[in-house]
Amino acid sequence: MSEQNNQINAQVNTPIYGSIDPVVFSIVDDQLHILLYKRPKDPHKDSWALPGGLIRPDEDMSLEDSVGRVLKLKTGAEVNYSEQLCSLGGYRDVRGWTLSVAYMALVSKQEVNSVSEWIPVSELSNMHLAFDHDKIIDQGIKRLSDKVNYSTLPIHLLGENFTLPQLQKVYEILLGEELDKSTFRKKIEETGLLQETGEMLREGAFRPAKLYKLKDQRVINFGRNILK
Amino acid sequence: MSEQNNQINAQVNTPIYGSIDPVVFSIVDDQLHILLYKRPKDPHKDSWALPGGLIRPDEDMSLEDSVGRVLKLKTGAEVNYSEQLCSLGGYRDVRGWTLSVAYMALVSKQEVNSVSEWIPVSELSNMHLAFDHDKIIDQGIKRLSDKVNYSTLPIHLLGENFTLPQLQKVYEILLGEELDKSTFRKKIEETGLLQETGEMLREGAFRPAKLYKLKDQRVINFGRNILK
DNA sequence: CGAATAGTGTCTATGAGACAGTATTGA
DNA sequence: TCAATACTGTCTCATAGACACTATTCG
Repeated sequence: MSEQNNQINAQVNTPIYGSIDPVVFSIVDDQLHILLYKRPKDPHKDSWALPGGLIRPDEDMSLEDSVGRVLKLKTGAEVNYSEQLCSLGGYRDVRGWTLSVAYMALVSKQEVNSVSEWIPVSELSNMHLAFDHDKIIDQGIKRLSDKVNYSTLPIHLLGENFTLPQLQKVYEILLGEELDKSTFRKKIEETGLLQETGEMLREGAFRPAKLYKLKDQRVINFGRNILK
Repeated sequence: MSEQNNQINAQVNTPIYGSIDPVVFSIVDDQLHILLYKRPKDPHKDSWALPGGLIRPDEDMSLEDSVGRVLKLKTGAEVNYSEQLCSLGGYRDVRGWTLSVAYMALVSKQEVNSVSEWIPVSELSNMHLAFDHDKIIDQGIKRLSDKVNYSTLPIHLLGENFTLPQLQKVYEILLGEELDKSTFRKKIEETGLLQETGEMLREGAFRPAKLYKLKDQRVINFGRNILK
């Protein structure tokens, strides 16, 4: 976006490729998982890759269009929340100079396209990842870990209705540490983000838990971190 | 970065343009300023624009190369700190589908290329900005405002050596509020980031202030926000 | 010494964290 | 009734913030 090179030959000099690489997180079986697929052909045949796709200037009017299209096509997941992670550029691919915009997306439901699979993040170190997707995933995990500590972001890993014990469990999984019930509830309470649905969740021979939903989709930052 | 469209005709289908748009901040005369230049020709002649530039796949091996080249060429400023802000894509320019990567950069010295000018952010509302640069600048101001509240980032708006009163002043300018000296110093102290140089700064007929420098270039997050 | 700013010490009120106690369910 | 989990109340200790006090310089 500058006046540089707006001669007519800029058209042949400067084109590059654009792509979208989403890091999609979900909690499955009390573990953080990420959505990956095994590449069926070269380059990087049989390596695991993020379910991304190329930007299509003919179809996508904006970057948001590209992200929506790729997420729908490649993951089939219903996304509760997404944000840009970072962009990476260079000769990262056989096709030429490629600029990739990475996203972090949070999902509650496990139903996804058959092409993609939920992989526990704890197993990522044993897996061979395509391109520079390991770097992107690291950034995603770092961003999520940071935000868990000071925001209500993890709520978006749950479904529309959820209980406070469920939410606390998600925080504990992501933080890797048990939290005090009373303190945790005060913290969530004072965000003013939750609303009782009036329903209860019965799970066994004990007191049922109140169900809550979000008043709005915003993410609230706490005044202080949960962990030091 | 995906296997989609890796047919031979992807070469003609998908190319786009890439650009870098830096939001460069500095404190001048106790006010936050941003680096802009007045566009000498169309498109957007006489509007103010970020000192950006196109990515050059022939010169730049990576996005970092592009950023370095653009910042050096267009601003001439010595950058203390920079981070990615966001990426924007679409038909934002007459050249075609353009994907722009915006950066926030912090600078201490005021010396810059003659093409660019320091504009107080308080005057931005009266100025006509080119392209979608107003959106990018808003993101930059928001990111800076957020980080001031919970991190040592503002240190990078100062030069190599600085005093605690100078640093507190920068925080006060950015937060728009006076801070308690004692509380502020405790907060900075406990980051363990500062080191006395042994030198003093004499400014008038009063006690001189100790000069400090950074132990390392990291940005530390406080455990809690300065303002609620 | 006075004026002006740099730097430190101290008290208090807030509130986070620990933990005990109460509530509600099914069997 | 017991077991298991949901939820709430209370006490305490750490500390952020307010503010007073001391230190250092120039003229």
